[in-house]
Amino acid sequence: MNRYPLQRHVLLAVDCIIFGFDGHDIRLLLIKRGFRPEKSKWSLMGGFVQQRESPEDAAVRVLKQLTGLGGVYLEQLHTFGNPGRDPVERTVSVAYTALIDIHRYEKQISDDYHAEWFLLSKKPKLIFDHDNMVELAKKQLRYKAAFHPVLFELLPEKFTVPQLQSLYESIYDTAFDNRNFSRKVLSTGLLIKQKQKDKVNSKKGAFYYKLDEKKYKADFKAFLNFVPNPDRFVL
Amino acid sequence: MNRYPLQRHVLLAVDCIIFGFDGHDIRLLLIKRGFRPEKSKWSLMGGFVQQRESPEDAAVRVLKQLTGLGGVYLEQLHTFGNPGRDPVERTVSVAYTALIDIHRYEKQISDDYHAEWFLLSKKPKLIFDHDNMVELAKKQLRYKAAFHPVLFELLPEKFTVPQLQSLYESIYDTAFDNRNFSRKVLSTGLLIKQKQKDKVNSKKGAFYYKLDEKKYKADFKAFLNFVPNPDRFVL
DNA sequence: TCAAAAGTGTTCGGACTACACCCATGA
DNA sequence: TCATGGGTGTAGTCCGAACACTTTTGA
Repeated sequence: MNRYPLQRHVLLAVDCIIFGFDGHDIRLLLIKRGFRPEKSKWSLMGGFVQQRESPEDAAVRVLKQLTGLGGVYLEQLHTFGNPGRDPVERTVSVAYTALIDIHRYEKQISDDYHAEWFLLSKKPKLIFDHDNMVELAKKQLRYKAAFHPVLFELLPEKFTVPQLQSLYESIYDTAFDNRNFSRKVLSTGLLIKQKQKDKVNSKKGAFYYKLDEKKYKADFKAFLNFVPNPDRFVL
Repeated sequence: MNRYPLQRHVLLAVDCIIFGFDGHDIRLLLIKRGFRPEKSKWSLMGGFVQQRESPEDAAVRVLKQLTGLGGVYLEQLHTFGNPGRDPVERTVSVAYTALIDIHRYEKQISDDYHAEWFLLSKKPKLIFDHDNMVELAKKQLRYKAAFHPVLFELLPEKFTVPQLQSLYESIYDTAFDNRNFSRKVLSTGLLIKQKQKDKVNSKKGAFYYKLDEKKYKADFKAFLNFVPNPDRFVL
């Protein structure tokens, strides 16, 4: 069959907003763009969608290129297609949010890209409309995390409840009552207590937990309410 | 500046999932496709994104073409870009959800397209991946409507609380307690009571209400809970 | 022994549900 | 006058927020 006549074609790209958690703050993985225009300015990791590839596949590939990681949490965020967004030629970009365990990230793999983890609050200005992408991803993450257990994707296999709480606190930039928080979290039955304690952050030590993977997957869409009064944060 | 070398280009389209409410059921506006391939099969309304147009603009244009309506609620849903989704040539489609007041819709405008409002439960099979689009839009509408007052977009300027309740009931395919429902809705202060009553649906008659537009816009992102136990429906 | 973080117990208030009951009206 | 749907009142329950208090341990 023939092609559709008279229609203009565009370039199709993906960009990944990659979040990590360093134990204290949320961070964003950025690269120094390696080609023109805007060469060596800070940018999201991205790439063009290849001929036999879905945008999703492309995002997975690009993420692996940069981090060496597979099996990462990845979700389509939004498509950005304003005519002037890339000055070179019309390029439509499908943006994806990725949440990775920063500890699994191996720096050497991405040295080619001069990648760096930035504090969200101290990120540099990015090329094109990438700042908007990050802004939207932040909002959407806040929204989603208020109801669904996505943030576990940012933690290592074993973690303590206070660590989880720091993560939430850094996302919502506020402090929660630790007593209520731990009870809420544990009452979901999502966590399996380990024998060891983390003694780094306190004298008493906090028990490590692992995710109950089965329950986690089953409950992934279920509602939690680790965040009190989400109204305050999501607006 | 030159173009990016060596990159394949694709066609960019938009498709609109258009919902309406007939007073009893949710309906979906479909057209008979007017060109090949799949000519005269049922399809979502869509079109190609033009050269100086954003996908959003294209969706607005396409919607106006079909319904004659402007100022309609429109939201980007998801981008579908699997390589084989359109057999003619690679086409990436950005899907939009539209919610329109079915009463403002003027049939004659869209006669060219042989458009029809289908019951969601009785919709025909659609071309390409349009069935997936509809499925996703339905899920997302259920999700969103459980927390945010989007469904008002489907109602006429004046409506009764029982009408609103029917709308929710048809979205969630269940029955709510009318006594609790009306109290919840009214307690938001979003509705302004009118003098007249709707006497069609009952002998006693139910008061008409109008949206308090100011509050509506302010509260649009706020959380409501018209839907008891949303967990049951959103999964 | 004391400071500091982890974690348990208890109370209080608000929100949500369920349901009895009253209202208005046309047939 | 009665059937029908609209709407208010109210009691019971549950859940989350607040916070006093205990536990553990390194310095």
